[in-house]
Amino acid sequence: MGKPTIEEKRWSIDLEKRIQEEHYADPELYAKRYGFNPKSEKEIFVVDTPPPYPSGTWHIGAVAQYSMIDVIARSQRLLGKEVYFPWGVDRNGINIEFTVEKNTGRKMKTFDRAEFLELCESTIEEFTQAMRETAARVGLSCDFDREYLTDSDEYRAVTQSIFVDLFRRGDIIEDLRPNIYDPVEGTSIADAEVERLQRRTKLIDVRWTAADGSDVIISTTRPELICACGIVVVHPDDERYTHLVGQQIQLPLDTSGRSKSVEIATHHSVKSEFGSGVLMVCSFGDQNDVAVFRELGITPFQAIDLEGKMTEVAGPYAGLTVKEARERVIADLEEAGRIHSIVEKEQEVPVSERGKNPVEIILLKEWYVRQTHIQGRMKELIDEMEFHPPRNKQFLIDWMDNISIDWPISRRRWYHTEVPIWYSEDGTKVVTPPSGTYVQPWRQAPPEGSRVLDRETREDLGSIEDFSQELGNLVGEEKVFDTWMDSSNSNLFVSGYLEDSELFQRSFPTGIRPQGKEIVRTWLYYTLLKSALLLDAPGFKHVWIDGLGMDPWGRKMSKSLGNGIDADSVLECGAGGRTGAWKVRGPDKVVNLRANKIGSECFRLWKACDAQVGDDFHINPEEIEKKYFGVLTKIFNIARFASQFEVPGDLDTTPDGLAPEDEWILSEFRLMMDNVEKSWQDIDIYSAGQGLKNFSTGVLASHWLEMVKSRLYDGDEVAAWTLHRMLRDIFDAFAPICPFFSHHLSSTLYGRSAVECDKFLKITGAFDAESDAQLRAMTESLMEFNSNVWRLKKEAGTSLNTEIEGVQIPPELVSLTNSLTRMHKLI
RNA sequence: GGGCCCGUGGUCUAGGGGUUAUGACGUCGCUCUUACAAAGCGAAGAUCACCGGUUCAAUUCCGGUCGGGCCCA
Repeated sequence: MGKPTIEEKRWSIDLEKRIQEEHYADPELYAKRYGFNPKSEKEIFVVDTPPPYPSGTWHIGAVAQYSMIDVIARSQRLLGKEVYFPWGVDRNGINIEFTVEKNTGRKMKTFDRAEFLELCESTIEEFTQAMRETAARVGLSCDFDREYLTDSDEYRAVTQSIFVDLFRRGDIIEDLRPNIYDPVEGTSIADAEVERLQRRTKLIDVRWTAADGSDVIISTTRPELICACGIVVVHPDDERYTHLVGQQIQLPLDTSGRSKSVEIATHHSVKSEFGSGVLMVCSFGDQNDVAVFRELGITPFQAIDLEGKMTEVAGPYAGLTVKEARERVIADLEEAGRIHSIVEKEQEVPVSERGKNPVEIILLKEWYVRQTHIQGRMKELIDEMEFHPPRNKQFLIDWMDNISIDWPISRRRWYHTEVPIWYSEDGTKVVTPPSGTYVQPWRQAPPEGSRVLDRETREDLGSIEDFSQELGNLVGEEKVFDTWMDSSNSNLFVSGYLEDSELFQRSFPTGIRPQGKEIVRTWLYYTLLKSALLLDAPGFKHVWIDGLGMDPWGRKMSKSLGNGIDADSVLECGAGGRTGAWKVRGPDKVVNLRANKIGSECFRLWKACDAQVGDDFHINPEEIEKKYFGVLTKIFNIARFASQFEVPGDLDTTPDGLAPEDEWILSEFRLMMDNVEKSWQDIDIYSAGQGLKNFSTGVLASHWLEMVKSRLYDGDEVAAWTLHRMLRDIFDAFAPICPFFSHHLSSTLYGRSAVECDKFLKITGAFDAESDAQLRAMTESLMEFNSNVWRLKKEAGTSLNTEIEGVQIPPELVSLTNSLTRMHKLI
């Protein structure tokens, strides 16, 4: 016994930061601990880290989720796997374009394209740097040396190569189809990028006239689309209109270059209760119109152009914007006496997720990934993957069940990966670059080694060199890819696809895909689609789908609600003596939250122990501190107490002469560690955390430690061995959750860092399940006995040090008589 | 408007046709006992969201309602 070798009185945020800085300061040591070695003999486990999109602030819920991904990576290292925990940043996309537009006050298309790309790149680099700092502050053990950026040449080359590959196989096609289009931003978007906003709209009842002279009222919110009307439909069971079916009906407006009337037919999709129950089907008012046109084989009219203006077919309204045309049409109908009524109505308008602009459906030549044909096979492949929690698999299934059209992947934007293709002058042939080469067709000629393909049949006709004469002036594709086209390659990219086939063999399907449930329909789905199309394989072994971080009352955090909590403010709370204060708008009033110290270790411990994976979690800094900082203190104090007793030279070999209470606690310890090991194997962070926390702060501290204190003070080496052996292993097993805390205590006490542990150690000796179970049978009774004695002394008003008489040790605890007698001073 | 998931003390959680409904944290009361008041002991706190149905028996199974979330129209 001597002075505690742990000098600090308590765990503090300043200590945490000091250890953290040391941790990241030595690149060689860092690489040794956390770097990925593809040549390793160990089983490879690749984490398909969600590459965050740098936008200036990193949502605290995402940071919390990220820290749990780190727990997964660290726990797999602890289990002896060669873990690749990559650090990737998603930097393509319309968001950064908007940021640059906002900063410069100019729309993208007023810039020179190359100049605009440079502005985007430098802006996103600033945001990226802030993100790297937060990543380190929350303790991520990513292989930062291998950082990948989705806008780098290497990454984009992979995206382009996969495109060429899928195009050659016929899984990517070019087609003229109705597309969802944002006329303000000038680009088509996918289904997944559309959201709905409530707006007040005019629902207009227009009087049409059928061939037999009868008037028909048709309700519409889009009268300007009358010029694109292909058919008028009623419900087949609607007897009010049976006599109309089959007749022609006159369009109530002037049009140009089309017939002036359309047929009246029946369709089951009509809601008879809506308006008059007669529906005009236009190309294209909504998705239902698209479906009706396709089903009935009607040729669509192109009524709206790429600028969002009415086309020729609109006759007198050609050239007007949609909005102007709508007003003029209403006025003209009014004048012609064709308006029956107008009512203001709340309606949900489809808008683009990024720009919040009302979207139109228009015919466009775009690139598509075919997906409807492969849903059945994907379902089979999905069954080979393990979902955590299993019920969240349903999000994926639901989305897949609703897929009815192919995935449009081309966009008319700039800061994205370019569609790597050139067209021959006559438009019959295309040129694609060689695999692994990043190209920008809008400003480059095809590189050496490019291939010439037939545009229709995709037959490989020869090399670009062979065709130098016959292609005429090549036209480079100007369009780019949807960013999900990039990010859905993340697991392939980090597993060595196209780069290192030996590594890819060993590491695919990717070990785990951890992500939030809100991007199941996009990131997860599109990734699995790629794996199915390219490799006919499941993309992952495990899929871990977590909930979202909500405010303290369970509502979504948002700028408009004013209920956001900044991640850095929580991680820095307590550093340099500064406390944290948050003004958060609650359901009925603004609430002031306060905390003195949180930091990354407490934050991680909270996320690990406070909620099971999969459900939304509430983030309240006050609670994080109150509920979990004490746990760190408690464990710290146990370690400090232990540090005054000499550490036996050999912690691995179980000594002879264990006392009965040592045998007992070790049986509980082995059970806990077995459960923790199993939890780590099952990617069950919550159970691992709970097991370690409850054992360390509960039965170990309150019962066993009190029982052996006198032996420890007497210099009993067996008791010291038991204590140190358990603590050392606890730090190892706890390091995934609190790496810096565990690192500090284990290196101070045992001269080795828990973060380097790559083996889940078992205590050897003459133990078996049966004898352990017998020992554990005492636990309940023992805890009850101790509580009773403590209560008796308290009721008698005596200190715990005072002797007490007349206490009977129950028969099942007789083996512990010695230690219990000394512990409680029984006489 | 439709689909899916969820709903157990203030918070998180175990369980699952018959239990005095598990545990943890928080709360309250009392105690500075040499690792730890960042502790110990004790107490309070749940009609298992609501309403019906099946059953001898429902928190558990079924249907509906309400609330939260995600998705879709």
